[in-house]
Amino acid sequence: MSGRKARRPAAVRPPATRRARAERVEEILDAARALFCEKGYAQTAVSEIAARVGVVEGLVFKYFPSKRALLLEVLVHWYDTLFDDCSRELATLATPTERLRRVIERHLGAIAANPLLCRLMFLEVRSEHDYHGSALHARNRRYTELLVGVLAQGISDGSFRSDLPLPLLRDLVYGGIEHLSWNYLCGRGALDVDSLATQLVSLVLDGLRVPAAAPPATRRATRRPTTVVADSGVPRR
Amino acid sequence: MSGRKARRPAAVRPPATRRARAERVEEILDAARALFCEKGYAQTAVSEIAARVGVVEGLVFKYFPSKRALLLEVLVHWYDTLFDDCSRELATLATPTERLRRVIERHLGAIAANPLLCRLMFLEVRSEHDYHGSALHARNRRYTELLVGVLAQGISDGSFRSDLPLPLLRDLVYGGIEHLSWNYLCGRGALDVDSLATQLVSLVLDGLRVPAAAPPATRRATRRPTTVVADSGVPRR
DNA sequence: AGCTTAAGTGAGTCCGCCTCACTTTTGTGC
DNA sequence: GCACAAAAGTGAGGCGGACTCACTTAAGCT
Repeated sequence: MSGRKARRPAAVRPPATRRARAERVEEILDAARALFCEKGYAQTAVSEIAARVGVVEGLVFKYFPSKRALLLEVLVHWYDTLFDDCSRELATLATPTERLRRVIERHLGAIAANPLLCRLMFLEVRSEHDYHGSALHARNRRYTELLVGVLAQGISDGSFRSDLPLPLLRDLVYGGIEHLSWNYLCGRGALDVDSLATQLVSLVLDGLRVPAAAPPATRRATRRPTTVVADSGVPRR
Repeated sequence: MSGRKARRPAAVRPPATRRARAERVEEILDAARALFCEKGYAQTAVSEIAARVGVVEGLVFKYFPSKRALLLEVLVHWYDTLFDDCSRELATLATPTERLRRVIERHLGAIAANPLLCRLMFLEVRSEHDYHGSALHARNRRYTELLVGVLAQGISDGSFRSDLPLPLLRDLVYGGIEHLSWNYLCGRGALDVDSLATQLVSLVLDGLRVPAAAPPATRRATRRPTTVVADSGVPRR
């Protein structure tokens, strides 16, 4: 008997060293994050996550109700740090223009720094119905509200035009950035954060900025016959 | 034996009526499209698709190598009609501004008309590695090139500024629209195609337009604060 | 009518998420 | 120290869904 026990046949995994719940949860989250990034969500089996931690598959389900809950939790952690970093930086800047530039730059930077997590967020998470109303959804909203806040400040202090709904602007920026970085997220090509940020800001601002120099008296009255609205599109049909 | 065959016990499905390959493929595609839209891709079992067609599960795999190939094929069909419609309409319009407005409006219209297929496209398809280089990818590129062509025309005839890369503009528009319609795609809220198109065009154009009348030196500086659609009844949120 | 070809079948295999009854360890009160 | 409750950990197995394959059967051709 002592012989059997002593040489511990290689095929049989020794039972995991016992950990406190919080520690195990942390370990599992780390392993899950790593594997999801390496192979993608669908391609990662829960049994692999468990194996990397050194426990048995069933234990993972004692701490997380489902594989998907594990994914959401991984991303919640990430969003928390993202939000903290970004809002801390914003606090150091004054003008809406600077702040706009910084939000865009930081967002691109986050993508560049963590493309695999972004991929998970963009691709796997929002697809399912359980996202809306989840804790992760709340974090995402809190994060994107940083941009909305900047825009609102710019509007209220007169630097930005006020006739476009904030959600439209928010969606254009975040959606545009997402599309822009698509190839990068899929492992093709690079992401030039700086020049992209410059170009984006230029495009958005030239649609937003109210040039201070314009004489107020002529603001509306002398509007060009370039028929801004008519031409650009009041729907004919 | 005639007795056994005649009363055909209800539990046993009679063998499917024989069809030509092309017909069956069509039937399967239709059923798959319907079910994917109803329940989502992951939630639809191939056996359900087969059942709706009235054949056995294995047959589906005789015509499509995998469930996913079936999904891609469904979307290829759809993109083909989308492209045809859109390019036909564009041919009737002359100025870049009109055409830009129309492309955006049509794209929003496509989303409004077929939110469930769009959802599939946005959510399920692009996530996996097999998309890049697929037939569907080619259709998608062909479709989005419609916008790029419009922009290029505008740049070459001097209506649009030329210092921003076309892909950036393309991604901003399509990515922005995608984000904008997110709630709608998830079955929440409505999609006001017309006013959204107007707002988008206004935002994009005010970043694009090179005011014809202004002297080159002061080109952008003297641009008017035109609050373009300020009073056009656009929802203010 | 025979023969070839392709449509169609259904019984399986494999794999991954998740469950559960059970064992082992830890720490706490006595 | 020791009994005992609570929590960590186990592993066998259910279940469902994607995919396979050897086989049967109908249709068209000569």
